[in-house]
Amino acid sequence: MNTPPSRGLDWKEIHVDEEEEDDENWAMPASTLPGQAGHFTSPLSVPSSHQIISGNKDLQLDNSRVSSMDLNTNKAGMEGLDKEKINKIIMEASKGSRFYDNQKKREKQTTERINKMMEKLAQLTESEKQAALTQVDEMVRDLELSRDLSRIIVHLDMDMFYAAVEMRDDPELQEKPMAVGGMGMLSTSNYKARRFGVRAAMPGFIGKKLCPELVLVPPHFDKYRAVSKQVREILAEYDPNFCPMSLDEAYFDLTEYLERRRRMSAEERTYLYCSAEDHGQVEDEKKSTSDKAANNVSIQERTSDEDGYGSSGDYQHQSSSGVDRSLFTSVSKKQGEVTSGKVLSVPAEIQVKSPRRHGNTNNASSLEDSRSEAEWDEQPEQDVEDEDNTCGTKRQDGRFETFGVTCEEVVREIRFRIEQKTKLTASAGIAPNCMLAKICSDKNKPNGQYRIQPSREDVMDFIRDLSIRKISGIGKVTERMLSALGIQTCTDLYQQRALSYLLFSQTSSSHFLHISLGLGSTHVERDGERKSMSTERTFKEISIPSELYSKCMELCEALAEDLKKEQIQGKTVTVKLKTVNFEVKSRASSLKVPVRSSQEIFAIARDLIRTEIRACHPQPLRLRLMGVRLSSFQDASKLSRSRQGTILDMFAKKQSNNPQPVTTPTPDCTEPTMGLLEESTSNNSFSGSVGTPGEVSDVSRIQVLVPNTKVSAPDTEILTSDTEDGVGVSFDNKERVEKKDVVSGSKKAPEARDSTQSAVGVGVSVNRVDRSVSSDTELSSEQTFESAITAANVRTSMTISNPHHSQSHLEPRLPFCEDDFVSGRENEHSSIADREEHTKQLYHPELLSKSEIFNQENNQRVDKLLKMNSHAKSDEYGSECTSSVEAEAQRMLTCPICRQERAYSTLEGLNQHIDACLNKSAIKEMLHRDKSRSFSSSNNQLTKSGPKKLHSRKRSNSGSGSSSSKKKRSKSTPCRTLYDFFQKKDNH
DNA sequence: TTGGTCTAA
DNA sequence: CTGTTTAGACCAA
Ligand SMILES: Nc1ccn([C@H]2C[C@H](O)[C@@H](COP(=O)(O)OP(=O)(O)OP(=O)(O)O)O2)c(=O)n1
Ligand SMILES: [Mg+2]
Repeated sequence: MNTPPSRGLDWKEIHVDEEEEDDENWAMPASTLPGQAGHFTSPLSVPSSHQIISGNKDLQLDNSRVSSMDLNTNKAGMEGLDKEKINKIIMEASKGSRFYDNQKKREKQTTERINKMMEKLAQLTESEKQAALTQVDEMVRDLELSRDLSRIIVHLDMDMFYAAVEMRDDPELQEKPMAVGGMGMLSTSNYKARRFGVRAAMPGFIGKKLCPELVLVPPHFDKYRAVSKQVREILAEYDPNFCPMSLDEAYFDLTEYLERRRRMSAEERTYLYCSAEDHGQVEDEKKSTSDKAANNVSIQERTSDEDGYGSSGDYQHQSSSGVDRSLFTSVSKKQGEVTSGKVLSVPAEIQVKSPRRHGNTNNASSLEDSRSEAEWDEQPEQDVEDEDNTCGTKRQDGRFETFGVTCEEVVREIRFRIEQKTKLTASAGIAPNCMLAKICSDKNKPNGQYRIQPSREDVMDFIRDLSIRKISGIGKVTERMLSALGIQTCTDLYQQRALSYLLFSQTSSSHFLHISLGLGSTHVERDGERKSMSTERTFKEISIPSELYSKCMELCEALAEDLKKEQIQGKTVTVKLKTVNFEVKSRASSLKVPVRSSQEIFAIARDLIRTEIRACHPQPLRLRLMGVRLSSFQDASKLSRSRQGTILDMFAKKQSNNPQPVTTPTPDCTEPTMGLLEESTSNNSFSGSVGTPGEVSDVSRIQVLVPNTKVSAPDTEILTSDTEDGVGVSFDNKERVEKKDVVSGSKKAPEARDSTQSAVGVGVSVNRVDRSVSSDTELSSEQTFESAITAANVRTSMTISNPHHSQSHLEPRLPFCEDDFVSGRENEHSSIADREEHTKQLYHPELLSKSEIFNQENNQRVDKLLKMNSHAKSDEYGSECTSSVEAEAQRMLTCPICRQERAYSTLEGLNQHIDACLNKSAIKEMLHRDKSRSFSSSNNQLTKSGPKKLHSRKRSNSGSGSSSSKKKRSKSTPCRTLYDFFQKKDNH
């Protein structure tokens, strides 16, 4: 038995009873100018810039104030807090910190942004505004005509998700204010803690200051994932296309299901509270809580046999108490805590407990029990007038619940099932579109639901005074910007639509317009394929280059590991850096060829970092976070088709640097890169790059390690390449293996793996390097180790392919020479190592400084290569792809199949051609893909819009032609001549 | 494409 | 003192 968590409040809470949560209490008079009538309903006005400015809170802001540090009371469970007091505590804890300073800086930036906007605003003439208004209203008319209220969209959101899971598994926590996370950062908090102002995204130490008794619980992501899966299993029954947005929330569309629902018998709509087995398992689960693994298992088991359908088994008393705990208590909690007045004033509130309102028709089958029905409602105190028309019924015995056929009932059923299955509560919002549903799910947040009836009037009523900040997608900055225009509510947003149109981008203003009309996506759609994958980590300051590289390597390995799981490879590597001052930078580099291995990625990332280090020089680059991201994925179909590879893959493989022991049947020759030549302009001296004293010896080491790469036979290709890579690869592989042990446990929880692991990772790599290079002395400090690694890699890249030269000179060599090229042998190089060499060299001009000399020395050779490159002949250009020649240059390539010579600007081009030659079906498919792509994009424009974004996003990237992007607008939206006109004007 | 910003969970 | 991680969208250059 549990008392409602929020009831007995023995905690010293910080709150003010009747305070409304409104962040800013300054009122902006909604100026309403006469003389302008909207095409449709709302009165509209275009306030003069003067009026707006006068209402601009930003101009009135106390300069010393850093509002971004303030508590966000936007969240459920944070009503009626004493913000003043809380913010003071927060401020005290934050002031003077680097974070705080950065926030200040960023706030200044957005102020600046706002000022610019206001300037722009001041320039607008009345006629411009008037014209804009006309345009916008035309759009409004169209939008209004296309309004679709027919869909029943639900947004479901678990209550205080992580915290709820932890509380479930440790009843001790239930009466305490607690949060999931650590001293550094909180993922979420329970409602008790929220009463103190403790919330997600708040650093733990501040949470502690706000609430000294706050209990911090470390996260258990595996559990959350397991629960999430359980919930999703349920949702899938109602809408197989449901769209999970995160572990704890999802959109789904009940429209179709409701059709079926009408034909379902009452029995089919009846659920047991808790079957005996369920209960037993729950017990097990609780007992095994200490054992995390076991816990997960038990959850899974329950998952499989859940369903409540005709579940046999005896009802046990305890299960009902379980129900009591979560359902009933939360009811009373809500009454008690939610400041009574305001909640009650909302008419729709009643809906929560009165599904009858709309369910009058189809409730025949259910047994009526208004009393018990009321119990289910969020607010039993408000007994509903017509209790007779209940759609759902809880049977007297309390063992079963029969649910009605209305969407409210269905959602209630879903929440019920979720609770029975997981012992966790969820809240839901029902509305005609995603945007509204999302907001609704928060409305009765802890364990409640809310519906906006599908009528324009109801929608507008709901929207009218809604703070724009409640809309998903409008965050702090946007709020401030709009606020500067006197926009706080959706009504304001509508009234200022002309300004919005003139001041914001097409995308934004269209988005805003949708919002202000209560429009949103009317169908749930899963996110498409992922577009990037990344990993990042915060750590205690690192500024020593060698350690930075080491960290980078760790990340690359982690990333490669993840990439492997999804069989992904990509062409753009982005490094993210956050300085100790919280400034975030990102540096990206795109390759011609997709990569996936940690070495390949590291080769790029490392140089991006090096560049940054140099840019800072002589100041050290002091970081608190580093991240590595891979994007520009290769067409997934190519990858997924098969390991062995389609024809496409066969050719792609050369470029794809496939580490798998699948040898490319085709001879591929790594071609010397033209890039090298270009890089020859580099003026950096190598020694400066890593600052390793032991350069020379590094080189020699490598030579030892990689005696005769070039000679290796084709069949040894893969292995050879590893070896070729010298230190880089070998230690890398090694590390991967060893790391697996460490990682595997925590792997699934990227959030969980932290410094511990990294330490291991570093240790291993250092170790390894040490071993392979050890003979060579100077590696004493860790720093030296790292330098050695890097230097070794670098060296490798230059020497490997041409051991002869390496041996004869101390100078590093370019990875190619005439012989490499001409000889059939050369093919072996095509493997990983070589490709890496190419990339390395390409993107590391500094590293080539010495090569440069070499180049000059071998001018002739270079020329020759260049020639070959620019006019590839024979089969070699398979590897041509490998060449890192810049994209602009079109090169003559000969198809190995048809022998046709043609200019290709990209590898894709050649690939496609080869594909065409070899595999008609492949090309057919490709064409089809393209076609459907363009199709869908045009369709998207009008109809589709994901839950997250209102506007078609696919369009922009689909085509290669950049020109297409401009057409986007004209497509579905009326031409924005006016807009463009002003745009232009602005630019001048 | 690249780099920065914003958003959200 | 002390503020996460991941992914996507948009925008400007
Ligand atoms: N900045 C954040 C916000 C959320 N989360 C995690 C923890 C939450 O439990 C989960 C779900 O996020 P919600 O925004 O839905 O918050 P809760 O579910 O915790 O609370 P609520 O009851 O308000 O939904 O995502 C996180 O890690 N970091
Ligand atoms: Mg939630």
